[in-house]
Amino acid sequence: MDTVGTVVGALPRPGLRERKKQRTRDALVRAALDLIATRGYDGTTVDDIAAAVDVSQRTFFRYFASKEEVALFVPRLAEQQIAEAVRARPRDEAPLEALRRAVLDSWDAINEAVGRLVPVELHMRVYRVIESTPALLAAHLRRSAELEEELAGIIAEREGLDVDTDPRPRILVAAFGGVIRVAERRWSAGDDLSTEALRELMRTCLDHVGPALATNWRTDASLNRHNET
Amino acid sequence: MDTVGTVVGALPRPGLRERKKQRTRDALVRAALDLIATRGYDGTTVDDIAAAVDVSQRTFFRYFASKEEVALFVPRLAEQQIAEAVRARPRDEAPLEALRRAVLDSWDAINEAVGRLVPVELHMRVYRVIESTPALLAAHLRRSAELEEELAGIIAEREGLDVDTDPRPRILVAAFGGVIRVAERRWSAGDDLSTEALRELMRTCLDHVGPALATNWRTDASLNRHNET
DNA sequence: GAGGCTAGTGTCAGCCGCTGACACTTGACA
DNA sequence: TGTCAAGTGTCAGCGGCTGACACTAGCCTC
Repeated sequence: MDTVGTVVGALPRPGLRERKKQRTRDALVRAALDLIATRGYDGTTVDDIAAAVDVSQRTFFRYFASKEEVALFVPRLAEQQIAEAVRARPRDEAPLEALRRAVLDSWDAINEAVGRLVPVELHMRVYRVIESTPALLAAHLRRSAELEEELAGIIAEREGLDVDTDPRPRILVAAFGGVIRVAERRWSAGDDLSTEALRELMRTCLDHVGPALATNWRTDASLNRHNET
Repeated sequence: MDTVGTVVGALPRPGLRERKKQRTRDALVRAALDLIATRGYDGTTVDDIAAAVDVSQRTFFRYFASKEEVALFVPRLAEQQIAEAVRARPRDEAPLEALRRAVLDSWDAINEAVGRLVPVELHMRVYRVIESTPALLAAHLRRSAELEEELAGIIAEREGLDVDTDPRPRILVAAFGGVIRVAERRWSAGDDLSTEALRELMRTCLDHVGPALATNWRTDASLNRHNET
């Protein structure tokens, strides 16, 4: 049971073997995103990816449960960062404000974390593929749903609520998640693929959350300035 | 170009051949849902479904593009009904109210349409499988996203807005869709699997949309009555 | 009612994603 | 240095899905 003792911790030194594994994993991600960005998702086989890193297909599947998982590796990174950022928000903030600031404030950290793995520009191109490939989009939405579940838990805990009896945390997070996806879609469909453009889109969309739910838009002049093409 | 003349219309008489096709399609759906409900999604192969209806696997794929498509056939029916119901709402209704009433009011129509195809109770059991099967849930979420896209278009048109420049229709629909999904999840996780229970859950959740986005829950006593276990 | 036309079907072969089993190599650690 | 386990490659195989081609059966005309 306890073969511990020599194992001091995970952080100090990754171990020679461990580093090799990490390199293989990174190489697989990079190769996969590269291929997917140029040949599309369906045009890229797992064999292609494995061959590009010179490992067997079997090995690929020991690192990633599915082809989708590599393709969505970067978004997954971002999700983790966001969840962490929400957890770190001061507890006296209103829930929606906490979510909003978590996303906008952790932007640089996300970009940096992503950039350590792959060129951000590459990720941008992959993102378009994700949005335009049904199977990938589906997987992405499911992962987003899981993130929402986690966020709902965090929010509920902050507010001292039971996430299973009070629907509000989940509802709030669902609305929030929906808005994020709208921003993602608009961004991936537009011309400016910079991360800054996406950040601004998210900011704008989040600013519309309240007003968009207002009872009557037609008599609400306060928002129409966003409408001048 | 015009071999018409004898073909009066599509409605009058479906044609002998056409009816056979319809029967095969229905039989495939029923067999699929039956198998999926009892053996689970992954435990059901396309060969099983095809064999149950005594057609070849190849024929199955001529009716449905994928195994997911049969499994999600009923939800797809419901989505179509909802989109139609939203289109039929009076244009002087506020957007959120139109969505809300479309869902709640078309409930019986949906149930009837579903019931014509499969026992509603069977659909209920399949729904649980959908929620608990990652691949199916992913596909379901993607379809929901497509419905949201359609609804956003309808809302934008009602309000005389351009769906590509004004983010509000999409945001509203995204929030709405998120709430619907919360209701679905709560329902499929609970004990009462009746359609009436789901309808009530949706009503309750929709009633929470506004308040859930309020700035501060902790000082908002008006909602806490939902909290007594 | 015989014939031709075409929509619909079955069969077959094959790709791709993914998995279990087993043998081999190579880093870790005594 | 030798032992052990972690990591990898190979192989065989299943299930989803598709293209090609031949066959059957409903439809329409004459």
